Amino acid sequence: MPKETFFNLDEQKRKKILKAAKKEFTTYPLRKARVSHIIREASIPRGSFYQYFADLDDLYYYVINDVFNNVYKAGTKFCETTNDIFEFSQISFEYDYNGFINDMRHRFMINVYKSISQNEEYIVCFNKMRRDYIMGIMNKMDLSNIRLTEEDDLIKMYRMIQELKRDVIHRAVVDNLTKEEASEEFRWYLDIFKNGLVKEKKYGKFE
Amino acid sequence: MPKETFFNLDEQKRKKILKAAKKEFTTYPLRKARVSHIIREASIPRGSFYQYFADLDDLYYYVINDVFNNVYKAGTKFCETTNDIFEFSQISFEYDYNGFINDMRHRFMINVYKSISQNEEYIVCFNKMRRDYIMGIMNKMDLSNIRLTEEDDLIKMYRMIQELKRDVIHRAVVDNLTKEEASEEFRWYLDIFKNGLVKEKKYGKFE
DNA sequence: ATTAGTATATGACGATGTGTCATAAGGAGG
DNA sequence: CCTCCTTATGACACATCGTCATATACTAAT
Repeated sequence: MPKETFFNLDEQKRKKILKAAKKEFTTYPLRKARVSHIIREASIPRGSFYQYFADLDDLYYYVINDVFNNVYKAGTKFCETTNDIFEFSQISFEYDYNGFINDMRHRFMINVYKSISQNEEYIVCFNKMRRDYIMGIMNKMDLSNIRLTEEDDLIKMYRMIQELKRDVIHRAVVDNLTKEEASEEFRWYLDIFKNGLVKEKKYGKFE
Repeated sequence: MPKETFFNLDEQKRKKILKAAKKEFTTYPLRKARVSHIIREASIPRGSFYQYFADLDDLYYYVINDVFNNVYKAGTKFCETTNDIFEFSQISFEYDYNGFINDMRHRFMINVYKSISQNEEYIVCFNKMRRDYIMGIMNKMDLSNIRLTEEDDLIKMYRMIQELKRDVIHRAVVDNLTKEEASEEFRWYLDIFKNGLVKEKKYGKFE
């Protein structure tokens, strides 16, 4: 969190700094962003920057937080539109997506996500490797009771499971779960994934 | 990719460098990792480093690749144990979890997850969303056809949907999907989530 | 053995960046 | 005008980066 001093600043100065920060994070991913660029752009002395923020990350999170909060806040209003949780999810997905992709924040958001995976060459290599690996496993599985047949769908299914796995492990670490709790948690997710959320199944007798 | 020169090195030297790199990436996330640390640890001159790798990222992705390869290798092994995709998932979850929690890779994998599979800021922000905010939405939804009733379970369900959303948007950015493709992709996931993966439903008549 | 040619090793260098600290400046209240 | 507290400032010591000119090692052909 920025320090008290930052919030005590008059609005004009604060906005000038935030604007310079957004510009920097739009131009460069966090890894390549520099304090020196921001203070030059905002015309503030170096010492002041550290009077306001612990470091670059501090400012970065603050800016990100701001952006995401706005997206969420706006998302809340869709509750009024529908009471179907799936329709709600889809609508808010579209909204979030638009917020991320189609407006001025585009480049900024790309940096946010790409700071995750930046190297094209490796991504391509990664994806192909992963695909081969996944299909290697799928070919050994009994999929007769699974309602997916397309290779693409199976890949997606596997990625979804991986994503769940990752999420549970991450949370296990953060929340200090025991092995049994984590295991149980994963089983819970797997069950939802397997049997679905709704009581009456559209695919109950699916071919 | 590391340069030819790196692969021409005798194995001992190559391993020494990789070991130093892993140590660095275990100690620091990519953003805070330093070339200077690695060359000191591996006792190689600075110039040599750049003879082998384009930059730090280059080495980082190479190391990651290596680690994932080992994960894949282990995963493949479990194919022999079962042909039930869910059982397989549970087994490999336990395996991953153990690897994650109990050994030296712990810290390294946390860093990997932070930089590759996850957007930390987004999670931080999401976690900040108060519990009653989620329940506020849930209370406005018609959940009569959802087989979850416990508040805890509903929260988990919501998080899972958020997680899917994040994943699709992330991938849309990285893979350059159009809005329609991303939207369709999310709809696909939502359908699986709603109706489950298997054809015959255990919960078809669940109360 | 000698030489030419290629691959690798090395560390000094200029440029840039970081976080801190001593000191100056500003402003509210007595 | 003085005091106390907050904010501003930029020089400083030190870290890090990527490059480059030069040295060294190795190979193969004469």
